Amino acid sequence: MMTIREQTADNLAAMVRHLVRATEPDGDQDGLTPLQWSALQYVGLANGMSRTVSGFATYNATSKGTASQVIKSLVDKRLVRRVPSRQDARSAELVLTSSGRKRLEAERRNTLATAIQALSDADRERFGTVIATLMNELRAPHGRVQLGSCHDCRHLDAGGNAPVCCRTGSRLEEPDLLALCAAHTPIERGGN
Amino acid sequence: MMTIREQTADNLAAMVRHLVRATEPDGDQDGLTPLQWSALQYVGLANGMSRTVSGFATYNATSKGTASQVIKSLVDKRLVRRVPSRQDARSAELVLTSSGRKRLEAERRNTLATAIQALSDADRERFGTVIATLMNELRAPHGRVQLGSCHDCRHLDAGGNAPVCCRTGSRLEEPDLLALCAAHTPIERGGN
DNA sequence: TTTGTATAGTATCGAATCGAAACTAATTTT
DNA sequence: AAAATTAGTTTCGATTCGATACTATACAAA
Repeated sequence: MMTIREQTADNLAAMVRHLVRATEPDGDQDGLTPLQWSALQYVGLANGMSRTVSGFATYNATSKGTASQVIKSLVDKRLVRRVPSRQDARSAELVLTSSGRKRLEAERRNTLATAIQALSDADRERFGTVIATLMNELRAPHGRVQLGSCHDCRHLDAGGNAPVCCRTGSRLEEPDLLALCAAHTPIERGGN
Repeated sequence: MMTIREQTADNLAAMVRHLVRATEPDGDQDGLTPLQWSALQYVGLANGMSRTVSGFATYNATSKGTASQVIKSLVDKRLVRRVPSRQDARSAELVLTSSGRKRLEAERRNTLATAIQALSDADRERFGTVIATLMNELRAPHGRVQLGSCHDCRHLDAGGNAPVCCRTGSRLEEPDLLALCAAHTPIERGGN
């Protein structure tokens, strides 16, 4: 009898989907809905220039209206604060309040992130590579902005004594280097 | 200056989430809602004994009520048919109609599955391994049934001249060997 | 058999989600 | 300066979705 070694692409896609859905916090446990959780996590992960209403809308593939509503609800709950942007008076940078950060840490068990963290370093690195490839593939057909962090972004200018994003001209502090950026454009594969 | 090579676990989780959300068919394009698409795909992927209302509820991490509604809507649209189970009068096996299959094939562009298919064989295999590991990790804490296909299931009895699932006693035809099973229990890691 | 419990699925209702569209205000382009 | 973009908000209504309660079948035990 023949032995099947590999999952089909369709099965894998379904399993990924299942993983994501099954690890979303249930209903409004603890008072937050899934969408609110997603937004809170995003604010905790994205870098300064991406931590905006539009940034979340892109990340979560929802309309700006929906994004606006959710952020508002988080602000009302004092989990997130708005810091008016100095460069653009229309925009505000979203930051976690200490209470928001606590909430996020408290919920960190049993999430997909925890499972990924538990992978071996080698596995996690390979996983990261594949995810990056998938993001690249899906970029063109959907015309979406890529999500990624600065380390493989063509906007990163590490020439000076401090790393700089040549798109915004802003200096990149340590935490921002690791954070997710909604304007990410990977090196060597073109785009924009 | 230090160079960052790896994404953090949190970033990876967020990217996976983004991949899934961004590849869901938009709104009710073509008349199907995201939930309906998900259900249609599931019916197209799952094996005989898993192709049920409950199976979909498990897969999609929704309530049985919601699952029941969605399936009903697909039946009303003649995309899915119910075949009463012979072993269990309460249950019905769901099957794609030819129109359902067509709809599914037509939408297959730009999905996550397509992107995964485009990976190199090596990448896809590695990806599969990691996904399987993640599913295992998330199994215990959530107490959920594992999703997987027969090739690494402890219920598979390949001893005779035809492979058999020793849980249901049913013979496994070719397509079912590859399909997703909602009763999957992986070899060598225990469980159930 | 009967009784009890678990499971497959359906129906209903109300709250929450979510997107579309129309809008304001600031920014950039021509 | 006018026109076109972009960030974000608001309102409204359709849809989703889960909780709960329900029916019917299956299975287990006495």
